[in-house]
Amino acid sequence: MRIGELARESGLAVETVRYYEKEGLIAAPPRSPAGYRDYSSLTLHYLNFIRSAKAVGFSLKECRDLLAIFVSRDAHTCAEVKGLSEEKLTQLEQQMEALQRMHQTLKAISDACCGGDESAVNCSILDQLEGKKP
Amino acid sequence: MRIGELARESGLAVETVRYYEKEGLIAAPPRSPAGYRDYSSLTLHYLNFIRSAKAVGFSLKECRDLLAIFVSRDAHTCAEVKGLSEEKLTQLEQQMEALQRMHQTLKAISDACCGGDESAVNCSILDQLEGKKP
DNA sequence: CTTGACTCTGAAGTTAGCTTTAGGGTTTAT
DNA sequence: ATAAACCCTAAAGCTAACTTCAGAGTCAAG
Repeated sequence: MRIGELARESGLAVETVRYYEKEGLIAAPPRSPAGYRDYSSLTLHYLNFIRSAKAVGFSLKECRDLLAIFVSRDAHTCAEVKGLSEEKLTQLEQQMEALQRMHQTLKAISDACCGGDESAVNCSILDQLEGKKP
Repeated sequence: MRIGELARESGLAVETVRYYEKEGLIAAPPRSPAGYRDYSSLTLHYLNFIRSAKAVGFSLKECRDLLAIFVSRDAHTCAEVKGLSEEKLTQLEQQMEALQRMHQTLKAISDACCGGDESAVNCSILDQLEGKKP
């Protein structure tokens, strides 16, 4: 199949598919006489794999590593794959915690503000951001 | 004070301070005869403000907007400031939810895997990422 | 046979928030 | 008086993941 169909099937943009090839995530496919890329359905599986991996937080580099495992599964172990998953889970947790901290801080600051239509000359949010103790 | 001292006091890098000036977050200060930037302590307050705002999730552009309010507080209202805070709180919540969804999905996939030292030929994580139903 | 949809390439552009580089003056302490 | 530490500029580089552009060839339908 040609790149347009592959893109439609995988839900990616045509340019993104070419980009993934350039970045080494998928192999360069054979070409038609006119020079068009000619993909097998295997590539569609790979793109779906990438999309899923990205959807749970893996970067493109990590997708490339995962994909390398995927294409030669017999040379790798479940422990290895699960290790990568758990590492990513930990990262996600850390990111959530960072966001949570920001949220808590900002919520406390925001809740303390009257939010009224009066001038912000005495706005406690601005004071807090400046670093003033209340 | 010169830029090095300002940087030390604010906890930012010297280059970052110059960058903030270029980006319009802080005004260009007067110069010494030798061409050195000569800051007042007011700038330090502004930089502290920026640091705090960044720490709770505001982008530099948003910091610039907040700072514009900060420097002419009497022309703005508490409602306006609180509105921006609550908008940011909502964004933070959405980001956390997105991370949570990724985490839940990946955790379910990861937990189902044995994680053993056997070959990944039948690894359920890889199957799930490929899109296979179990 | 022409029109519109599709494909190709390589390079440059995008966003955010800095950091680094290169090359050159100034201040301060000893 | 000299060396370390500091300051200046403009421009380029960095990361991530694409997107856009310019210019040109190919395919399918009517």
